[in-house]
Order: sequence, then structure tokens, then C-alpha cells
Amino acid sequence: MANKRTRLDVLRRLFENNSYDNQVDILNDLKNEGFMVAQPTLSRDMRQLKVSRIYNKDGKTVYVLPNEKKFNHVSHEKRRKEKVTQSFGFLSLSFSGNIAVVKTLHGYANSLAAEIDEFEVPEVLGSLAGDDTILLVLKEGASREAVRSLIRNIVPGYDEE
Amino acid sequence: MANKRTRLDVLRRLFENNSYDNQVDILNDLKNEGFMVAQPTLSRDMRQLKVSRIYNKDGKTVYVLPNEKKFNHVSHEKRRKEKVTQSFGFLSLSFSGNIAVVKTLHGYANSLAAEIDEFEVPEVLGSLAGDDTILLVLKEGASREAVRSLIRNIVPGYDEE
DNA sequence: GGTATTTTAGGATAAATATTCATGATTTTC
DNA sequence: GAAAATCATGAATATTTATCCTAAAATACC
Repeated sequence: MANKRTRLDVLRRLFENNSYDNQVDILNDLKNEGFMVAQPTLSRDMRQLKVSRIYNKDGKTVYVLPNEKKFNHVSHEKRRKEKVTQSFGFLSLSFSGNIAVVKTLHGYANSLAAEIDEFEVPEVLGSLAGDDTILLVLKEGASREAVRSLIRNIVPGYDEE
Repeated sequence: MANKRTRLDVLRRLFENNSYDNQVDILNDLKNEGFMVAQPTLSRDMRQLKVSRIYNKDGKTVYVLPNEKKFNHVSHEKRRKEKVTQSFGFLSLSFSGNIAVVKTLHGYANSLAAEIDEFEVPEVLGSLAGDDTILLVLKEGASREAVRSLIRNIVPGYDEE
């Protein structure tokens, strides 16, 4: 099966470019994109993507993606911001390929990067810090969990959802 | 039967003060308010009130009234458009793997990067700016078109043959 | 390596919601 | 004031969506 990650990305694109009013239509378009999944899977995907169902001015049902900026993203980072004030300004950790991206409060990236470097974990080949962002280049094959664990060691409470 | 107008008003109040995840619960509360209606009526009322069904951060279903400044992203976009009149020294955009490289005029990288960050598009995990270069780490599976589109929003005329 | 745990997924089905159809109420228009 | 048009509604039902249960695949863990 083509993986779930890309399926969610395709779904996002579909929602951005189309107005659906039921899941079956979405399933068909998914199929055209090469994803043959059953309705329960789509239902779960939509919950995960937090697709909301609204009525437009004509009273027609429409599925729409949440506005990331207003919903989860911001509020999530805000929540963390309140919670973690003394922890080097850490905001979030994410991955792409062999790069880890750490977001921090404005101005905190360098000090947190220094902190990270001090651990000298073998999984992290090197780091590069800007103002509110740190890039960590990971060793090939390094587990992401190792990086999460590293952050956990530095940022109390990280990952304790 | 107490009339429909007041029932809709009561419904509005109920939605403002409670988190429902199905219509039957709402029907019960309506009954407590003195409105004995059947489910089809409620379904129609909700369409008329344009109650939308969203998933909150925990993935729970919630019905919410529109108009609670959650969906008016239009004005926000407008504000942005007005603000962005110059081109932030943008020169070029290219890609390598999951990294996008933006070249700018000397000294412009940071301000353009800040502008990019403000959009908080989910496809861009983070950015790192030097003097005339910005690295964008893209989410795995993110489409390059999404990044081009982002740049298009910031740099007037970019990519418009 | 091998084993445990977690994640992903579909079929069957349950649950939730929307619509159809018929009927009575309300308003409009003459 | 009566006929006509519109609106409001519920019972039955159709449609749509979510969940339960199971299994396979992926991943983490020794």
C-alpha cells in the first residue's frame, strides 16, 4: 500500500481544490490518485486531518480543512509556550528525512542548539541555528526516537502529552 | 408548539454553552427547554443555523456555530495582501530533496524568511536564513508546488510567466 | 536475528444524520 | 373569508459516517 503520509497529503490537496459533500466522492477521487482505501479508512483520515463539515451560504454540505493558522498549529504552540517557559524556549520538534527541525521562541535557537550539541549524541551529526529555528542533521539511519529522547532530556515535560 | 424562531434561539444558546457531538443529546436538552421535536426537525434546524461539525484537538466531534472568528480567514488574507507590496529582495527558488533554497538580494534573507514563517504553512517544517539564502525544510511528502504557491503569495509576480 | 508493540486497514455493522412523503398549520392573495 | 401557496413537522426510510473486531504490516525492542 502506498503509505498513509502521502495519502493524507493527497487528501489535503483534494480538499483544497474541491468541494465534497460526502465521503464516497472523495473515495473515488482518491482512487483516481492511486489510493484504493475503504470508507472507514477515509473516515479516520478525515478525523486525523480535522476536516470539518460546514454548510455554505446555499445550505450545501461542504468538507473543509481547518485553517491551520487559526486552529491547531498556533494554539498548540501557544499552549506549549505557556507551559515551557524556562526550558530554553523550546516550542516543537519535527522531522523530514534526515533533518530534524526544532522551533524555539524568538532568539532562543542558539542557546538551545548549544545545549543540544553538548550532549554529543552520535545520532546528530551537526546543528545549525538561526533565530528561532534549529536544524539538526541526523546520521543516516538514526532513529528519530533518539532525537526525541535527547530533547526530552533537555526540555522537561516534552512529549508528555 | 412553541414557534420555530424561539427554538432556533434556544438552540443557538445551547451551542454556545455546550459541546455536543451528536444530535440526540441536543434533542434531550431541547426537550428540557420545552421543545419536543423529532430528529429530522433538529437536522433541518442545524442546517439552517449552519452549525458545523469540527474535530477538536483531541479528535472529538463537536458542533459549533459559525461566526466565532474561527472561519473568517478571508479578512486575514486581505490584510496580508495589503502589507506585502514589495518583493522582499526575492531572487529565486529551487529544490533539492526535501530542502528548498531561496536566494535573495544581499541582506534580505532574514526578512523574507520571517515573512515565510508567518504563513505557517504545514508543508514547511522550518526555515533558516543567512545573508542572501534561506533554507526551508519541507515536510516529507510535501509538494513543491505548495512552496511555489507560498512564494507566489509573498512575491507578487513570481512564477507568472 | 527474533519477539513485542504499535500502527494501519478492511469487512461487517452500528450509529448518526438526511431525505422523502404525507399532513396539518400558517401566511398570502384576491 | 376562502383558495392557493408556503412552511413546519414527524414517521419511516435512505443515506452517510463511525466503530467494532480482526488481521496484517510496520516499527520498536532486545
